[in-house]
Amino acid sequence: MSQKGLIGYFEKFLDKESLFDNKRILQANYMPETVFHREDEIKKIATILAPSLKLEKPSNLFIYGKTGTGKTLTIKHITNQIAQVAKEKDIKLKILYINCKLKRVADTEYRLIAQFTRELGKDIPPTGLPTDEVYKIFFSAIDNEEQLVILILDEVDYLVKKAGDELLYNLTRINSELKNSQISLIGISNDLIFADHLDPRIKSSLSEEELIFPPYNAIQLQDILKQRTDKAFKKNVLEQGLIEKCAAFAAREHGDARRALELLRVSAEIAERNGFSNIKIEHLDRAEREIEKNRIQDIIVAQPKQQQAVLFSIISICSKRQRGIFTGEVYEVYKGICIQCGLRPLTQRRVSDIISEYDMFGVINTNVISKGRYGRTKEISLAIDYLLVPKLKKIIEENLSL
DNA sequence: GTCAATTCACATGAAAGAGACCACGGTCTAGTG
DNA sequence: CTAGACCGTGGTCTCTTTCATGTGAATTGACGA
Repeated sequence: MSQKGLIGYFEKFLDKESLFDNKRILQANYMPETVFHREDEIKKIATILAPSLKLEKPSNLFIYGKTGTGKTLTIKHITNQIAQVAKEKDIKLKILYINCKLKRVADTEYRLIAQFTRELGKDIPPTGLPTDEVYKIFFSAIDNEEQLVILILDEVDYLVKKAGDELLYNLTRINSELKNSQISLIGISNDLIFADHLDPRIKSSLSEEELIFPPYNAIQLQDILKQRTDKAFKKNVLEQGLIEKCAAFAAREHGDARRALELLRVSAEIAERNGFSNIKIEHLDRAEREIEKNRIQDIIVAQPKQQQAVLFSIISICSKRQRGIFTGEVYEVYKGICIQCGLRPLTQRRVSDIISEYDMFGVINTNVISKGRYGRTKEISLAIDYLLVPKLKKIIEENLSL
């Protein structure tokens, strides 16, 4: 495209009628006014949290549910309203929300406490201070006046996996040392069996109340999609049956509303890019593939070289043979690759962890199997579309300059 | 043939080290009036 | 005299290694029928 052509393209782009009315509505962080199909949960949480308005400490609450079941949305919805009431009536109630999964923000004990303290208006350096010093500052920030603080820890499972459960223990105990104020904890977790690994003392005090968010079914997803699409898109741009299919797609994968919305947004973008005036079901199919491709590519490109080398060995073996790939084999091939591209090979212990990380990302599937006399190992298989493999291989080859 | 013991090839956990990054306080240095 | 540069100390964080322990079924071998 020549320079002039580029300008023409942009001008044409501006003139072109967009399918979207308000794209933001389809984004994950958009807060709709009403939360669909969570009436029971809302009621229950509201009952639990209501005493906070009288400055009585509400029970600690633990919420479970898979991704895209509306946990965060619901909690934010409720706490926004409580905060509003508290503000109107001048009640000393503070609600602090943190997503523990945010890298370099709240994924360690220090950072989490530092982040909370910052939200209370104190300045904390990103590093350099002893952790107990940060605790002290946090402490005094809370205890300097009579108030109630509700701490919401979204995706705590992630935090505990990384930083251990000591932090939760400290938080649950903090109340006994506060003189003027009190804190209440709300934990949100994607992992249903996460609490089983917790220290029983922590578990009992953290989950005084428990709530499980079930996945949405296809009908409920349709409602949610309709609610959003009405505002997000111009009229009549959705082909008949599109929402139903989209909901069915997402319902098949544990009722993930976030995914359904993303699917819809990407199909719209594809339709728009190709100059269609409405979104067809074929766009939905393409969107599904595109999302998957981008997700995997993003993961891989973001990995350091060592990790890429490990994945490369897995892919290489997989493309030769479909079944029965084991850690030992991967390690041998990986060592060869390291020599080829001048990396220092890591230990097998570490490689084993890297393989598990890829499993978590969903790039590969692993299964610990025992081959009896012939030991115990992970059986590894690729979890990505085979059509994608050659492209990924090429990307990694370039990155590693093989 | 039966059954317990053995064995393999890792998985999984815990601890600790290396190196990067950062804050803080003290000291030095150069610029200013 | 003071602002800024510089340095040492002590802290966190991430990635990694080292050491230790766990695991589950195929295989082995003793045993009895």
